[in-house]
Amino acid sequence: MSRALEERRTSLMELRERRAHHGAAAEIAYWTIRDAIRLGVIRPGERLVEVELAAALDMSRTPVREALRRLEAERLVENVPRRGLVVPTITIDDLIEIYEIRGVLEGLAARRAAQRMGPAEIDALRETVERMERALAANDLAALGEASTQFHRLVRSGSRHARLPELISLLFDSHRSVGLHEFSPAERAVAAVQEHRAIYEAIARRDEEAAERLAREHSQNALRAQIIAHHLSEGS
Amino acid sequence: MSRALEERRTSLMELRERRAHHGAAAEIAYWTIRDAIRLGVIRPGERLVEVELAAALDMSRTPVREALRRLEAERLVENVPRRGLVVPTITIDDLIEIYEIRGVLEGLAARRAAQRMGPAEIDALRETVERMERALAANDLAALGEASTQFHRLVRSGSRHARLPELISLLFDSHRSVGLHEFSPAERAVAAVQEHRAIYEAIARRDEEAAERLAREHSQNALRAQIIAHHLSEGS
DNA sequence: ATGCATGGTACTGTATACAACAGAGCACAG
DNA sequence: CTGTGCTCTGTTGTATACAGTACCATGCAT
Repeated sequence: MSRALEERRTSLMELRERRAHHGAAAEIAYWTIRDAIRLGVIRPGERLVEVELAAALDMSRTPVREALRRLEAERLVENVPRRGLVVPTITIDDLIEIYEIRGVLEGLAARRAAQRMGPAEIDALRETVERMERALAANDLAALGEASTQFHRLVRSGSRHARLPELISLLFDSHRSVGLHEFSPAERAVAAVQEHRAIYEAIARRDEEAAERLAREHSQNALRAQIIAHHLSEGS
Repeated sequence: MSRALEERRTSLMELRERRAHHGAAAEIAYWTIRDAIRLGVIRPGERLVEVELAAALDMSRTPVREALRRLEAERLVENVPRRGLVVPTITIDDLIEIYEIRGVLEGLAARRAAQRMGPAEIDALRETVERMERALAANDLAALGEASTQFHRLVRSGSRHARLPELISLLFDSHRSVGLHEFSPAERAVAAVQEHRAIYEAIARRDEEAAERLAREHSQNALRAQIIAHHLSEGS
């Protein structure tokens, strides 16, 4: 038992190092625990005990509590009545909900981006699509994922919304398995890249309607890939 | 100075009483401060000082801090670098953003409600619309607002989403002035009631497309009324 | 008068101590 | 053997003490 705790302690300390954090202990606690959940160091269903975390992070309970309250507000951890704080387990229904909401939000972002992006931003978007296409040709899934993330970031930032990007991240980061397997079967990767290009083209020709519709469909398609992957991983 | 503090103290204590809160001090702090912001007891721009609030609520700083972190995560208060926690002031652009996002979310809720609501729920929705119509005829704005809130609550709950209602409230409750003046010029009240009926009818005939479109348009129209009111109140 | 240093003050951030409570194991009675 | 209650322990909730920091005002020098 103490062995497992010791392991977690070193894991958390490593995460803590990885990010070059500015002094505040509460901030360190927040990002470290957050990373630990997203990277699976702390797994769904596991309990989060304040003293343990505090010991692992080498600080008192106070900043840990603060971090936990924040994570709770963001639904990254859940306070189950007589069990304390746990990392929530995700269901297929949760995935469907998340992608559905994400779809309308990304749709809105794409619409606004089509209206508001400047020529330089549209250029950057095109380059990102081309980067995706090259990554696909090279069969480099890591680069593909990164370019895709970049693409969505550009669109969201092009929407000129303050809240929208934040809200989308809130959903997207709400559980470890969201966003995994985005390009998992090879045909999905091909389709996904085509979808990104289509969204880019709609934005480039200032076609709000199409941009919104395509972004929304893209989210639905990503959901389908996700569900298949989820089924497979559950079934194993 | 101490006079003003004393006044705030009694205001907060009154709010605290009003809600019959379950023991937890942090919970009490959260809801009381939240109410205080939404009701304007604490106004936009005002600073929130931990010791003051703790004194006013008759508890230590610890639960107050916890409540503040939660409110911060929900963007009800903002941590301005060298000024501490303040209640954010809302701009017209903020209003536009909020209503825009709210529009797509309510649109999604209405679409799902059209698919998923049971006959009993649709009946309840019809009754609520009729209640709105009676309130409008009687020129009872309070009843109108209440029925409208109920209408939206029914739709969101009928969407069978766990996250959607929560997310919408998050936006809606994000600032005091959001949702104010929903029915302020009389012609807006008339139009709003008609819009609610149209949404109800779309849901009743299971027309997802129309339900989504109408809900979204409804949000846009509410925004316009809101902006006019905002202008007037700023201009005074 | 203006710029700069220096103390004081008003906060926030963190640690620690203590209280309350719920759950697990154990003893004891039936 | 089983059920009931009791202590002991693990964990959270709250209070308080202490440290550090940034702002402000006052005084001094130029």
